[in-house]
Amino acid sequence: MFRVMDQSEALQKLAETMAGEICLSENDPGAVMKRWRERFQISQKDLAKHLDVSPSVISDYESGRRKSPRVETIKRFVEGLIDMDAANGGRIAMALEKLVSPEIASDAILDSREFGVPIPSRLLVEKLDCKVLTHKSLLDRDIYGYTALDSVKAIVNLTPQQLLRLYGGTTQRAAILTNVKTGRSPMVAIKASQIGTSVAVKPAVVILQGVKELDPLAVRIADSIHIPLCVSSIQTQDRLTKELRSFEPP
Amino acid sequence: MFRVMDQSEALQKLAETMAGEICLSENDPGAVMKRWRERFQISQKDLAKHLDVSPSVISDYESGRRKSPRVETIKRFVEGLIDMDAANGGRIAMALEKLVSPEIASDAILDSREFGVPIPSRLLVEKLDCKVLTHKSLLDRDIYGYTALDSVKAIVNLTPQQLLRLYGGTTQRAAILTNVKTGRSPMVAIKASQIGTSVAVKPAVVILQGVKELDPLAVRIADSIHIPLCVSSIQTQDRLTKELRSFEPP
DNA sequence: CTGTATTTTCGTCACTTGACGAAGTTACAT
DNA sequence: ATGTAACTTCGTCAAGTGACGAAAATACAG
Repeated sequence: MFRVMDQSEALQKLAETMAGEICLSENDPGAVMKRWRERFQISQKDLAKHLDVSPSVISDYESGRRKSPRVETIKRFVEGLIDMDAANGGRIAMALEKLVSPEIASDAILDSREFGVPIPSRLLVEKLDCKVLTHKSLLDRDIYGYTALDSVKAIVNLTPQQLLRLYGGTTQRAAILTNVKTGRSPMVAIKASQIGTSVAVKPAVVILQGVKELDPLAVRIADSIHIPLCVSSIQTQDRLTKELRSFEPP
Repeated sequence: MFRVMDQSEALQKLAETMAGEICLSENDPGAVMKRWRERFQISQKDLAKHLDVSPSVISDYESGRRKSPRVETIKRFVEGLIDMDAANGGRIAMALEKLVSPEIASDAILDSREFGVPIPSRLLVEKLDCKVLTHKSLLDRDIYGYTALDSVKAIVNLTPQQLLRLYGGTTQRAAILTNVKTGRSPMVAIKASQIGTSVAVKPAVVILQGVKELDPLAVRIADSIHIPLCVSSIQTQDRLTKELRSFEPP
């Protein structure tokens, strides 16, 4: 059922995707370089220090001053980001791996999408007709995509480790969970994924569907880890999936 | 169960992987460039003509005269290969996509591996204790990896189109099929995948396991399309998978 | 063997990159 | 308002790349 990729293989895949996207960008490798650095939450200054160059070098690349950087430069840039992330526990890389190389194919995954451009999470929350329970002001934050899970199937079909990765490692994305009765288990899992890390890697927003009676613990967890928790009024999973599929970034 | 990637998405993924591997190669982008070109079965002369440069330019890149080509150069190279393949029906790209982005995750796939270096297929054939029925002399040809399928599960779980792709599109690789009774269906499918193509895309060798009574038609097909057909004497799928996993390229 | 096709090697030169550092700009905290 | 941190812009120069074409080497068919 599942093909499990080991960690170094997944990291290599991530690195290749990053380098590949930079190379193949239409006109502006620099903009793609900047985007990846931002996704790793690393500053130009820190990256420059790590690569042993002056910060203006990074700025020149990302601004597009160099129209066509050399392969060696791209290699150092990509590996620098990954090495620095690894020195911080590697959580962002782990989260990003799933965008580039889905290692889990399961009918628990209803839908998964990458927008290509940052979108305020509020737009998705509104599309799914949600009531916002915590941290409403954080809905101005941008997301880059979403993963939608059938939480019942997820519990049956996925190992605890896989669940942890799916729930926790969706940085800068929305986690959408259907067929949720109280919201307790997902929120516990998401909180558990924060333990022992120096870098915040968590969903930008959690959207629950199917909630009959929301567990106050779920709300308290969302509040404590600063995640907007939203409950969709859409009654069926099929209907919610259809709304998701019809969501168009502006 | 299955996540199906559309064709342009898969091509983009292939292009990224190619560019990514070139960028991230340890010391020699040129050697990786050469490898990809060879896998597309395109000559330096034809690629040079397509890119509107002189053939010595391609040779200089691939030989490593340029230690660190520019991003723009890699982009043109990769896109040139893919465009040229597309003009020939796109069959090699379709086959290569599966190496870089497995779109089918199924328990029908027992194992799938990329060696990273070319290996004479004879070594794998010997590892699996095979009797060679056709085109023994072709076993000196190199393969780059293998895909091993449980043919019973494949028939149950995969669509005819997916079967066609798995059986037919394994260029420069070994196709290993377990729990095969007569060998007839796989060989018919492989032959069917050759129809209407101007570029030969087929397994470098077919290895069958579990054969009780080999259908002479299977042998005739293998003979006519110039594929070495081998029957492994290993009795169980588990045992064969274990041998595969322990196979070490020299 | 000859002829042809493909690939390789290498000198050459205009152009671009990698990198520095100075100066300027922007953002944020106090 | 001031001070600090992060980022941007840009002049500069040595080194490397992109590409040509001539000559040589290699591979293959008849």
